[in-house]
Amino acid sequence: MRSAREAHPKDRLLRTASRLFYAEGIHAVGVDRLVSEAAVTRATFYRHFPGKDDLVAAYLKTASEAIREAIGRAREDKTPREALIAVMSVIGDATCADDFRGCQFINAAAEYPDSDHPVRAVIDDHRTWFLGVLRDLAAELGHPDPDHAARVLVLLRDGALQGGELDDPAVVRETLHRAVEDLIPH
Amino acid sequence: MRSAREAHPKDRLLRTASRLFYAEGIHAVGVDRLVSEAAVTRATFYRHFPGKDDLVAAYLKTASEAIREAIGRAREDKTPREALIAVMSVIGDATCADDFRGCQFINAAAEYPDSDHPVRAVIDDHRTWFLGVLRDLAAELGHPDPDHAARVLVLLRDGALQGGELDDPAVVRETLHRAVEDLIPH
DNA sequence: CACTAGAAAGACCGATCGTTCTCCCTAGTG
DNA sequence: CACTAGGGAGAACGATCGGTCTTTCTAGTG
Repeated sequence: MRSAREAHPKDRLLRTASRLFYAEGIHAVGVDRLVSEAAVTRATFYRHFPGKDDLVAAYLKTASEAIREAIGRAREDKTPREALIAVMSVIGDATCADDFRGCQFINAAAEYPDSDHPVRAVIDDHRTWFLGVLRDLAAELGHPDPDHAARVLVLLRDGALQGGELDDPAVVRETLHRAVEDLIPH
Repeated sequence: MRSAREAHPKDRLLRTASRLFYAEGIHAVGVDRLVSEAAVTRATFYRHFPGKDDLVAAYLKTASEAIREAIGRAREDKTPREALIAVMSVIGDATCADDFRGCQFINAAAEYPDSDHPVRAVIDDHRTWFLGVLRDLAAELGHPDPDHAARVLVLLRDGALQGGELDDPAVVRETLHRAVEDLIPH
């Protein structure tokens, strides 16, 4: 029986891809490197994924699911105001993580300029979902214009995730926190 | 004599590189493609640039200079408040351009994960300059915390440039405009 | 005029890209 | 036991990667 630590080849591929794509970029990581670090053969790779782009899409879908869970947990047992601050704090905290390298979706979009590409669809899904979360929270806490508030929060989110990589993450987190508190009614 | 329209090979290379790198991504455009579209030979390429990365750096420096000029013009003959709104409008308007494909520097950073890379230095320079512009304007306009205000404006800038590519540019421009007006004292 | 710098044209380099292939072996199922 | 699905190992595909080379030609300078 296969031990729990060394997962199935498909899982190892996905984990390795997530790590390498995020840390080094997508085009910069070749299939050779992927199969080598995942300890999987090329044949096995193409048995599970039709092509590299499908692995990229799977990587982003996995990232999206993880974020949805984290955001979901942050909302639990909180008033709308607390929940919104907690949700945006998830963003700010993420920028301060050791292995933070920007937003997976923004980084991926930079490497997939064609907006009709399947990878871009995964990105759009994630962004649409997050905007919806923010709009709902803004509405629940009685913001006079929840749609606008949500869109401003998305601007702050994108900016924070970018600034977390290119500027000082701790300063970015603090800036984001203050901006969020100023945005929502007291 | 060389006509004015067909510029020197170095200029043609830089123009072609700017167009292709921005539209399609940096790693996605090879040297073959560059010299072919610039109507320049490989030998000429390497006579003017030590390597592809140097052309990338030149591309970003050129973009930075163009932006500095545009921002400089937007500030002319205006009160601090008008100037700051005009500067941020340059950002919002850019997202609505036909060939808009996000922020050159953010996109490039996604493809250069190593923060010690020379290309990242060009990016850092540009960001530091823009933060300074915003800080100065916020101070001139009497904002109680110009440094914080400038950092929030940078978040909004980064978010707008990203949203302009991934979301609806017209909505992003409007959202940015309202957010800026709400941020600065009336 | 002779000289030279720079560009054109294109062959060439080893390495790597994403992808497909064959062959063999082993673990799980009936 | 026999059978099979799936993984390991690795060769091979054409294409492209960034970069170097030689050769020829032309425009500008003295």
